[in-house]
Amino acid sequence: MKYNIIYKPEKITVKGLKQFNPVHIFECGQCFRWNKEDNGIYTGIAHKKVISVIKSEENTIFENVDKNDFDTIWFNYFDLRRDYQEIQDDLRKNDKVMCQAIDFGEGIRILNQELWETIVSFIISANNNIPRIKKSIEMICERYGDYIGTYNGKKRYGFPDPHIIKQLSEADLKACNVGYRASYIIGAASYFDNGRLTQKLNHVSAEESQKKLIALPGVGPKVAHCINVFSLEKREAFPVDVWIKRIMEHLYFNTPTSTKKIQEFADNKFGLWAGYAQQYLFYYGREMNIGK
DNA sequence: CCCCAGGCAGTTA
DNA sequence: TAACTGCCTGGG
Repeated sequence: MKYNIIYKPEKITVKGLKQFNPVHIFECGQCFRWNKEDNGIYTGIAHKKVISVIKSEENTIFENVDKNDFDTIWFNYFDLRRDYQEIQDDLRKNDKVMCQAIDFGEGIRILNQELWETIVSFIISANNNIPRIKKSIEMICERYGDYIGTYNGKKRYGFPDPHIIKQLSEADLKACNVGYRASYIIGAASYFDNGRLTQKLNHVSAEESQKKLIALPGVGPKVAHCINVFSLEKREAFPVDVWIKRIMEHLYFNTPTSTKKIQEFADNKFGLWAGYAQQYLFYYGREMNIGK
């Protein structure tokens, strides 16, 4: 894991970062506020800030960001302290399926996203599809989030805090096309804003935070696992959705298998890196059109 | 028209 | 605790 960070006023360049593929990172379903824009550049919003990423062979360039934000926010957000080579080497051992998956998913990274936004996003994701999820989240931000400013000709908004969302009516949220999930989101906002669930989830075990997350309305096992992996840095969590279920059945079991068995198998086999394994398998399965 | 989409909650047996 | 079923909504 060798790379250099070069700071300039207008942009920050990371030289020699091998494991960073914007398509694999932003199109794998872990995040919903990143888009390839008209200019062909991936642009996203987090922490009420807008940032762009341009990747070439040698350089990973971040635009619209200063040194302080990069060091305090984005370095961690992009999981840059993590040695992906080491993770891949571990996962490849005695596992030909995983070797193939990693070859396909070279450059995947798991982002460390904000807790509240991740909770709401994955509540919305239940029984839903990605274009609709993104559209709903965008609408919620436009209507109730903080105005950040104009960037690349578009007005940009942050994700609204819990105390804003908890005051909304179900009708307000339903107008953002979240359907029956509206009441879950408002319930989760009250629960979260009352301090019954806070950032301290970072410091408890994955099992513990899983239990606490499931207490939120609209959060079941799968959504809780997603929040664990994508926001709380608990990479041992392995979300089993319908895709992963089909992919695992096809690649490892060769027969229909219960979610519970798949979960146990993955926990055992992939251990602390289960979350990364899930991403590689998911991307590989989608690319190979497994389970369609 | 019907079916389904990166599940959850509520109800049964 | 396992197995069902309904659910907002929009696209195929």
